[in-house]
Amino acid sequence: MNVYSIRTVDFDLNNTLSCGQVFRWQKNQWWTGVIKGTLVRAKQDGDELSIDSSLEKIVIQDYFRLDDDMQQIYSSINCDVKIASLIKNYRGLRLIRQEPWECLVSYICSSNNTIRNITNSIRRLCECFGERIENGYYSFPSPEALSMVKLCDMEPCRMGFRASRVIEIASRIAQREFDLEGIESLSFEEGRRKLLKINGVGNKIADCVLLFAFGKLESFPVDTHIEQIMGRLYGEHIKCASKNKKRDEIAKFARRYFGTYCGYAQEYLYLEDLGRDKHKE
DNA sequence: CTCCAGGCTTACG
DNA sequence: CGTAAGCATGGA
Repeated sequence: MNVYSIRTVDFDLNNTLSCGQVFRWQKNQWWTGVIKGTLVRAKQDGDELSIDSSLEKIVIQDYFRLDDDMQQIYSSINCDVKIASLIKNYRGLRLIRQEPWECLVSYICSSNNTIRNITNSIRRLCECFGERIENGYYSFPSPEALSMVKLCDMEPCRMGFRASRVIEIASRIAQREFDLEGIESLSFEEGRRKLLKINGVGNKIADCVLLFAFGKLESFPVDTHIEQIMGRLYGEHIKCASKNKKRDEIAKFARRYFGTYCGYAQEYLYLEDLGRDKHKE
């Protein structure tokens, strides 16, 4: 038991953890998750964030991006009444600074998949190949661990055609053939170019990793949901390009329209659609 | 049964 | 160049 509290401004734990950017947090009395192989429990009362973990406070602050100046970010992306309404409804939603490897694997699994299936696959991946922490929680398996896994032993994770892609990049990273962490220091465009070399990573997944793991806030991942939302809200601004090019056009428009923090705008737009459908448990 | 889900790769014009 | 089928799996 190692509880401490953090005073926060413009932070909402529930919005942050239930908006679909992370797949491993669960809510009971406390939110429970794993950061850097360490169990973390979190809950919020007003502006007070309570943490139960052996991790240092600075690690938690970094993970939840508590140093982001939301006033500045809000005023930067607040371009019209539509986005203003989303900011009002979901105020305090933060991007999370995910660990790159877990983020990459999670989003490789997201390809042509449902959030429910992704969550189940990632949980089973940790149960099968991660290290046990305590009462049913596991660390996320390292590239080294997953590089040793035979494809047929991955079958219980039910990842389908994505399993071989995960093993492939795990091996490349384990053998120092691919430097994932090094992308941190690259620009958005350079990092994107590098991520696109990974088998199973295209524009959308690269943009997710750049935004969620490497904090490139100018990234604007366009998936089927964002495509629909942007069509509804900003269709008149977007050229009717061919099916494949359309998502590029949307991302380009968003960067121009919302500016350098458009990644934050993307998160608020995405939560809008979660509320409309029945994705939530 | 068919269609689709936080797409990507490959094959074919 | 551009477009379209194929991919594992599970739920509606």
